Amino acid sequence: MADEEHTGSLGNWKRSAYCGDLRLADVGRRVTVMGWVSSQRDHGGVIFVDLRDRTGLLQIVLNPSVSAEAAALGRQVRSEYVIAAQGEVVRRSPETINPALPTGEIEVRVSALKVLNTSQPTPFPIDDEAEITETVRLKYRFLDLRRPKMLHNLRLRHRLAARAREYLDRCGLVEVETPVLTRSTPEGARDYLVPSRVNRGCFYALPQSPQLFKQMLMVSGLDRYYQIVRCFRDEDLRADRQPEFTQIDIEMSFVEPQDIFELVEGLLEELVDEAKGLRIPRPFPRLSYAEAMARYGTDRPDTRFGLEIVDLSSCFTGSQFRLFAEALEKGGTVRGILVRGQELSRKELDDLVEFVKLFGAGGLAWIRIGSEGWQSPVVKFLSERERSELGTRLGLRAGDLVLLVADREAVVCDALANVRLRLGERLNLIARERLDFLWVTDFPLVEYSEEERRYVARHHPFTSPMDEDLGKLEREPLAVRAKAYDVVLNGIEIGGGSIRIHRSSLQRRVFQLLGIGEEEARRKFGFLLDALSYGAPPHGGIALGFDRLVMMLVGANSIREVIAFPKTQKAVCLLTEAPGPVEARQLAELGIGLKK
RNA sequence: GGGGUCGUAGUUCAGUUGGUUAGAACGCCUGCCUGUCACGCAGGAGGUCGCGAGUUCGAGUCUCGUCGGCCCCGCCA
Repeated sequence: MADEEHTGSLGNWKRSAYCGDLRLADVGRRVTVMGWVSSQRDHGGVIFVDLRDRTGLLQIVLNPSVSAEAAALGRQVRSEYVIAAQGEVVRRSPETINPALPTGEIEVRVSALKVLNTSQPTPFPIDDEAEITETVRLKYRFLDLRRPKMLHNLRLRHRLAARAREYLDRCGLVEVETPVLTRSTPEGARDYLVPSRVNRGCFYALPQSPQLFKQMLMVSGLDRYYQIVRCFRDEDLRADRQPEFTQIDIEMSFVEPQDIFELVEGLLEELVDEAKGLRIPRPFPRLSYAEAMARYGTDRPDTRFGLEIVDLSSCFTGSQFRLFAEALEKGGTVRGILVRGQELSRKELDDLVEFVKLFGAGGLAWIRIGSEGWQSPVVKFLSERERSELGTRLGLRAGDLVLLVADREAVVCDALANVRLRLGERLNLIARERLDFLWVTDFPLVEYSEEERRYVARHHPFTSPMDEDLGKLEREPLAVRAKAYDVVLNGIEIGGGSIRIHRSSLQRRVFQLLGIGEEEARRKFGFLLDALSYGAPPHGGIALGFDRLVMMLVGANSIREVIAFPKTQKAVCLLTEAPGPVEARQLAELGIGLKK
C-alpha cells in the first residue's frame, strides 16, 4: 500500500470510465476514473477537483465525511497532477448543476483516491482560452497537445486517415510502403540527403513523393495503389508548408482523369462527412487552367466570393496613359477588379498600391466613381473614349471602384489574384462556412524557365500531354496541354496529379523537350524508362496534401495546428532541438568533413 | 537570400517626452474557508526588459548589430 503511494502504481485499479463520457444515465455506477487535475477547489472541508482526460472534464468531490483519507490526499493535489479516483456517480442537486459542462449534471463522490504522479506548475495553462506564444507551445509541445483543442485536432486527423484507408480499401486500392531511403532526383524541390556509411561518398535522398515507385507498381500490375506517406522537401517553410508532410498518394492503372476525379471526390465526400457531418455537392466544378487564370489570376481560385478579374486591355489600345500603353505594346495586359458598393479609404487604396508591388507590379491604378464624377490619380490621362469604353464594359455607376493593373500577364494575374483575396478578407465577402472544392484542369505541360533557359515541366516530367496536342510537342511546346489536374479547396491547393506517360518513346520525346539528353535520362531515370519498356499500362494518379486538408477541416490557419510535432520557419524542432551537431566519430565513419 | 512584425515576471500584457524602487491580471507559495465550478478571503515570493555594442549625466524606451518566433517575397517539378 505505502509502496504504491510512493511509486504511483495503479495497483489493482482499472479504469472503468472516461471522464467526459459520464452522464445522468450513469448515476449509481461505481466508477474508477483517471486523468489530470484541471483545477482543484479546496473549501476547507469539501474539495472539488475537475478531472480531465482526452474526453473532457468531470467534477469529482472529495468529502471528508465520505473518506477522510481521500480528502486529505486531495488537499495535496495541484494542477496537472495525475490522479485516479474511485467512487459513485451521483446526480447533482439542481442548484449545483453546471450547464457549461457536458458532464455538468453529475459528479463523482469519491471514496478512494490515488495520486499517480505530481506535476510542476506548467509554463502555460492547459486550456483553449489563453493564446500562448508559439515558441513556448512548441518547446513544451507535450503540454500544448494536452489542450483539448489540440487533442481534438490529432484525433480528428486520425479519424480522417482511418476513414480514408477504409474508403480506399473498399475501392480496391492496395497500400504499399515505398522506401524512405531512396535516390536523389535533382529535378524539382531540393532533396534531404542522407549519407551512406556502407557506400562512402554516396547519398540517399528522402522522397519528395513516391512518384516513381508508384508508377513502377503499376508496371508490376498492382493495378490500384495508395499510401498515406510522409514526404520531404528541403525548401523554406510557410504557414501551410513543412519540410516533412503527409500525402494521401494514389495511383491507378487503365484510367483516364475522370476515373481519378470520381475516386477522389468520393474520398473527399467521406472525409468532409467524417469531419463536419456535411454532404458536399458532386461532381466538383471544373475550371480549365486558362479560365482560372483569366477569372481569378491564379490556378487555385477561392470561389467563395466574387470580385472576378476582367480583361480591360481592349479599352486602352492606343492609350495616352504611358503605363497602360507600354504594358500593352510589350504584349502585356491591363486587367481590373470592379468593387461595387463598398467603401475603401484613401489609406487603404494607397496600401493596395504598395501591396501589388510585392508581386512585381509597378503599381495599381484606382478609379472611384462618385456622384460628382470620376475621382482618380490617373483619370486625367484617360481619353473620353477610354472612359466611355471602360464605363460600358463594366457597367460603371456611382459608388463603384475600379482597380487596374497593367504589366506582363503573369504579373497582372499574380497581383490581382492577391488584391482579390485581400479585398475578400477586408470586405468580409468570404462565405466562411462554405467548402468550395473544384478541379483545375488542362494545365500547360511545360513552361519556359528564363533562369535555366529551357522548358521545364509544370507538374513533373512524367506527365502525359493531351493526345490532341501531341503534334505541337516540338513545334509549339507552350501550347501543349497536359493530362494534369489539381483539386482546390477554398483557394488552397490540396492535391494534384496527372495521367502519366506509359510509353518509353513518348517519355523520351518529353525528356528531349525538357533538355534532358539521352545519356542524362538513362543516368537519372533509366530504371523508369526500362520499366516503361516492359509493358507499362496506361496509368495515372494524384497526391492529396493530408495536413492541409485536415487544417482546412478544423478551420486552422496553419498546418502546424494539425501536426503533432512541427518545425519552426527555420526548420527547427524546438522540442528536441533538432537538427543538432553530431560527434566527430559519426562524421568520420561517413567520410564527411565540415567546411569551417 | 530579401521585406515586414514581435521579443518586459511562469503566462498574457501595460510601461507617457529618455528620469526615483519596472507595473497589472492570471498562475505559483503560505494561511483560512464543507457546494464550488475562472471558488472566495488574507498575506507573500517572483524580472539579466532576448543578447551585444553605442548615444546620453541617465536607456525597457533612442541608434546600430545580432539571435529567435511569426507572416510574406524568392524558393516549393
